[in-house]
Amino acid sequence: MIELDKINSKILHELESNGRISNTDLALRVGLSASACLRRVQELERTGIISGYRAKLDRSKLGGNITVFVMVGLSEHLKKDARAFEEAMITAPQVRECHNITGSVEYLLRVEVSNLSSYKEFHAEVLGTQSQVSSITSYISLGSPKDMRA
Amino acid sequence: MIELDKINSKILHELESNGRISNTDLALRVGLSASACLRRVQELERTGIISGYRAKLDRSKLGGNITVFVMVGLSEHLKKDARAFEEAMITAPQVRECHNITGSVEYLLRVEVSNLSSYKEFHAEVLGTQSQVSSITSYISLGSPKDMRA
DNA sequence: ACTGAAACACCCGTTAA
DNA sequence: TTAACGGGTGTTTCAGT
Repeated sequence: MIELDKINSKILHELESNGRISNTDLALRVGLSASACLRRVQELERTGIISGYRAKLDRSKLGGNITVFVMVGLSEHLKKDARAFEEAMITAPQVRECHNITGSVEYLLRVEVSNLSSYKEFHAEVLGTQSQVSSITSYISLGSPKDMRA
Repeated sequence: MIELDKINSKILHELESNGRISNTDLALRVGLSASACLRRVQELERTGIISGYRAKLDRSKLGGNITVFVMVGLSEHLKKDARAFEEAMITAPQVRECHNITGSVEYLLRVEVSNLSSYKEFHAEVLGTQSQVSSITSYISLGSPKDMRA
């Protein structure tokens, strides 16, 4: 847990809304010289507060319109089994989120596919090939009254 | 809905995992010249398929932000009860996402709070005051091996 | 402040309708 | 022949020291 001053908060706020802003522009906006600003950004990256950058895509323009939440239980609770499962989820493009959770099952996935047969394929080819998976429960999203994803 | 060729898919895939890759490196990875690659990226931005770029922040390092997924079942399945519940979720600032799902329960929530006592308060004051709520199951997030939220 | 590298605008060559 | 697309070049701007 790290303490942030006002300038670092501003830096994070700017980078959150525009991850491709140039260091020069960012420095202007937060009121620092370019070099001082760069040092802060690199420090934030080094400490992992900024854990990466990514493009935000509009998936409704790409045909990925069905969202399914999947609860996954593992039969083995060894670290290597968990790692293997996580690796498979990271690799699978249909998996948008993979959360390790407390409770009766180990993982909650958010899966996005273009239609139900694609989901069936994901179910069989991705989840079905993981030997350590002991339970799968799928919840198809019927809509999202609220969605404030960052 | 827009048709993507193989190269554009590759570009999107790269930018999704590394939104700050240089155009030069991106061009190398997708097998184009820098200028051709830049044209494609700008076209993707112009058409809105790429709707922005953002830094991914690790909120756990910024003051103990806790994410809880909550499955909520309703006792009444009337439209007005569902509406009332959804209204309450929209109003509650702790609720980041509220999804209506198929299956044994009606809703899946993503709740973000600063600590467990805040969650307890949410549980009691927000969920506990909704008379139509018949079941609440909380899953605390222990971490997210993958999180590609848009 | 300085240097190498990247972004960007511009022009040319090729191909296919 | 012209529209679409990839490649190359020069100038401006940036990142990093």
